[in-house]
Amino acid sequence: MAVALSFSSPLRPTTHDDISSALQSCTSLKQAKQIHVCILRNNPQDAEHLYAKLLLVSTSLPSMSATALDYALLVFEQLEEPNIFMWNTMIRGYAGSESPKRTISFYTGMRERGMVPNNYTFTFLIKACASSNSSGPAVHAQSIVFGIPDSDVHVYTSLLNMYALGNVEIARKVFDRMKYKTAATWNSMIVAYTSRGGIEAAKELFDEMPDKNEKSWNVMVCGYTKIGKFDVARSMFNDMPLKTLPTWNAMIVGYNQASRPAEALSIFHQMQLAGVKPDQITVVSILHSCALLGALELGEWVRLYVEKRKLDRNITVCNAIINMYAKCGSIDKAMAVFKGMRERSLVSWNTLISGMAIHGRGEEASDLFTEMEAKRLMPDDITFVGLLNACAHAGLAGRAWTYFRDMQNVYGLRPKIEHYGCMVDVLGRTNQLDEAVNLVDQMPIEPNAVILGSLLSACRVRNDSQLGQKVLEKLVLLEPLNSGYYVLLSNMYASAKRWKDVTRVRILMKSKGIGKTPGCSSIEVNNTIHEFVVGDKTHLQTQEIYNKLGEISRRLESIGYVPDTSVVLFDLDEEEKAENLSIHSEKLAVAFGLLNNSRKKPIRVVKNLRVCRDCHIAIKLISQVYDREIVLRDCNRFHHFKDGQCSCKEFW
DNA sequence: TTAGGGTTAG
Repeated sequence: MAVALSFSSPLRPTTHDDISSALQSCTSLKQAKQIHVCILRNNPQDAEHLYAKLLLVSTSLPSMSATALDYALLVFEQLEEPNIFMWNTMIRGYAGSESPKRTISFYTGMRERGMVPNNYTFTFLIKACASSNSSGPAVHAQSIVFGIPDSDVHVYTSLLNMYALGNVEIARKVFDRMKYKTAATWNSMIVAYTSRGGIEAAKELFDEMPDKNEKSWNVMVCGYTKIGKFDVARSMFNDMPLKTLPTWNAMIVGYNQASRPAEALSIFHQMQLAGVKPDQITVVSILHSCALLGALELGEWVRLYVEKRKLDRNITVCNAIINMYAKCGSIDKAMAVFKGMRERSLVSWNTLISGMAIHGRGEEASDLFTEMEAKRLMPDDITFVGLLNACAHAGLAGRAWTYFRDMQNVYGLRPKIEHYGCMVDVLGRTNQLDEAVNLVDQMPIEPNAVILGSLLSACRVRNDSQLGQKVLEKLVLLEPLNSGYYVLLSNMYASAKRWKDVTRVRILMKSKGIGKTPGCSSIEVNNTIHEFVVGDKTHLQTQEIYNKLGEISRRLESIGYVPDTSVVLFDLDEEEKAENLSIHSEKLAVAFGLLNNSRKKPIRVVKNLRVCRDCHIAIKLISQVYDREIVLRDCNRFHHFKDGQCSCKEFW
């Protein structure tokens, strides 16, 4: 790390010039404080200039914390007659802080002391109005009172940005009236259009723009990825005169947001070939891709890269690593990274708690929360989603009720629909259908598809197809194109051997043009993701995989395994059903893992849907017969299979 | 010695 006082200037600078250059290379609050002491002790000439610089430095430290800003305020308050530069520096600091609302009161204080604001003051003030969503028009009026002309491109571009957050039309009026425009002005207007869906208007402006720079291109690429038009985004990306780091990041982030992590990774690969060095944003995004894919090996590689490049001091990056490990099945490593962090944010805690939840480790999630309480950290609504989820996945209904009450009574948080969803979930999983129904009836919010979906699952646990049918009718109205609900009902009928009803649901689905989402499982071997759909025969090792499946069947049956054919949707004869089950995607992936994974490593499989009941039984037995650890992530949670047992204890 | 636009985690 660079040490401010260690270069050509003396260790403890005393003269104006030495102190000034020490400030120039100051990178931490600690150094700033040391320099402050030097100014106080030596009383150098032109101290006013040094104080101005000190304020500037301490309000511009990387990831400026509240303590840095408080410290700047302390310095500021000791100044007898701060000049406009100093006032502006403080205003800039507040505008970029966590609490931009304080900017306005600071400005009021400045006016009360008779200070006259200038164009700089207004750019900062307007930025604060934009991020706190308040006082915008009043500040605009003030700028006119103090004679800021609409030819001031900085102030008016800031105003354009501020108005664009509320109303693009007003922003456009500002844009049209501006006498002088720079590339920033044009780009701001283009962003305003892209972020409010008017991609055509954005494109028109982009084509009209006289001097496009690389940011203009980036803005357009980003606009297209945001609305999922990747073909256009991609062709613009290819045509760009200059690709900068944000360009690559925009594509990677875009693919991730559209849940297309494989393509995000492919762009990342191209980026490396082009010799562009990733930054924090890139690695956070790539870790997110790994989390989506369950790509642990690649995730580990990114982590090593992060450590080598010393990007791991950043809390966001560490949070992304925790999330990656949790979503890739290595919850213990997630915990280790969390423990190793010097500084944590609420997101760090929330990420780990949610991670514990999907691994069914309810006790540890609770312990983390107890630790948070001991540290007097304020949880937010997401903390409670994690905790309630943890209870649901561990079948801890009583504790869920406690959290549900505490979030309201102790922390003053009003439960959102997600929290009700978790509660219905935990009640359903613990076979308390009546309580679940009661809760839904008493909810102050209109139940959405998630709530009804949980209720439907609860009906399934109880095999209450009568209520299930009612719930499904409502669900179909809310989300007529979601195939999952039809499949749930169909499964319910299949369990009851009501094949006619099964057929009816299938015909209904067909008539509405809804296909069942095909089950798909993936497994990572030697940094390559192998994907299997139900009955897949496209893989190069297909023959071997099917031979292995045959062997698995024989070995499982020899210890008494009977396929649970009640989960098969269709009315097939028993033998066909067994055949149907044996080619479920998760079984194919596990067979592939047995063939290709080294014995030391657990077999890690990611499935897009919920694991089927028969596969769950079969994989438990495989873990025992083959003495292998198998980690399966389905769309809901993790299943760790070992010695014939699953970590989920049947709560899924 | 202060300014405006693009990309970041649950």
